[in-house]
Amino acid sequence: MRIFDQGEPVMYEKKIPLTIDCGLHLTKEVLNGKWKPALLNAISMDIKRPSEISRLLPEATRRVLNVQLKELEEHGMVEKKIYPQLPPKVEYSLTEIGWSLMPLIDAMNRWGDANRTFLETVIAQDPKNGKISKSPCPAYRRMRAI
Amino acid sequence: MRIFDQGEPVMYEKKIPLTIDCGLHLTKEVLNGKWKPALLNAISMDIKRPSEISRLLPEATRRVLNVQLKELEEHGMVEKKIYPQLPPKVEYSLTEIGWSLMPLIDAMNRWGDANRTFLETVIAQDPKNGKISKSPCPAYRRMRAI
DNA sequence: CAGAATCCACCAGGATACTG
DNA sequence: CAGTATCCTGGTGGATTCTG
Repeated sequence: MRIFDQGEPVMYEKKIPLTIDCGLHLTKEVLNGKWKPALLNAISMDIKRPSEISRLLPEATRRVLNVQLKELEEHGMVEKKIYPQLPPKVEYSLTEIGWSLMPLIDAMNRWGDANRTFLETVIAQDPKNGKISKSPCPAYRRMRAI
Repeated sequence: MRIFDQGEPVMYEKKIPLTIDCGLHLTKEVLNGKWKPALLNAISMDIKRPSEISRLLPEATRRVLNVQLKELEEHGMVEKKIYPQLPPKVEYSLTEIGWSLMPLIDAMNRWGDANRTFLETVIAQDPKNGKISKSPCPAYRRMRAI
C-alpha cells in the first residue's frame, strides 16, 4: 500500500541473515510478530476495521498493530482497502493465501486450548514470567468456510 | 532437569506481563524461539543428541540450542536424558504433549513448502531482510506415527 | 562431547504525543 | 477514525571463551 510517495523513508537492514531453509522457517517468518496470528484470526472473523481490531486486542498498541498489519500486507496475507472519505475508513481482508493459513491458526488455537491448564501451569511456573493476564478470549464466528 | 543444586542461580523476571488469553497465545509462547519448531522436528526425527542436532542446524549456536532446548524442557515438551559417563552423552526425546505438537509443526512445514516460491519472493523483497540463505532442508523420517 | 559464563548488538514492541 | 514520529526498554540470540 502506498498512497503518496514521501521520499526516502528511514530504512535499515536486518544485519543477521534470515534463515530460509525448510518450510518451517518460511512459515515462522510470516507468523513472526506477537500479534500476527491474532490479527489474521480477527480479520477472518470479519473484524476488519482498525478500531474494531484494536478493541479486540486492547493489550496491543495501535502503533504495533499497524506495523504488523503492514507486514502481513507486504507478505501478501491481507489486503487493505482505504475509503477516501472523512472520517477515514479502512478495511482489511484476507487474501487467498491468507485464508490458506487459517487451518494453521485454528490448529494453534485448538492445541493451546486443549492443553490450557497444563500450559498455564508450566508457563506460570517459569520464574522468567512475571505477571500473567488471563483475560478470556471472546468467541467469534469465522466468516467463511475454509 | 536439575542434577545438583547449585545455590541461587542468577535469575531475572520478564518485566512485561505475558499475554495469556486465547489458546493462540499459549501456543505461540511454547513455540516462541527461533529454533523451537526445528528442534521439535529434529527430535521427532530421532535426531536427539546435541551434536547431531547442531550438525543439522549449523546456523544456530550451541548456546542458543541449549537455551531453547531447556525452555522446551521446562515447558514439558521434551525430556532430557543424561548418561553419566565419559565422554558425556545426552539424549532428548519428545514427551506425549510434545508429540501432540507434531501435527502442528508438520502443518507449518507443509504450508511453507507449498507456498515456497511465493513466500521467498515476498520475503526477499522486504528491504528489511538482508541476505537470505536458501540451504535446502534434508529429508528425514519421522520416528513415530502421530 | 556437553555446556556454563560473559559480553553485547540488534530490534521488537510499548509509551506518548501529534497530524489530517 | 486512521496513521505517523519519537523515544526508550528489555530480551533474544549471536560470538567467544572456558570447564569437566
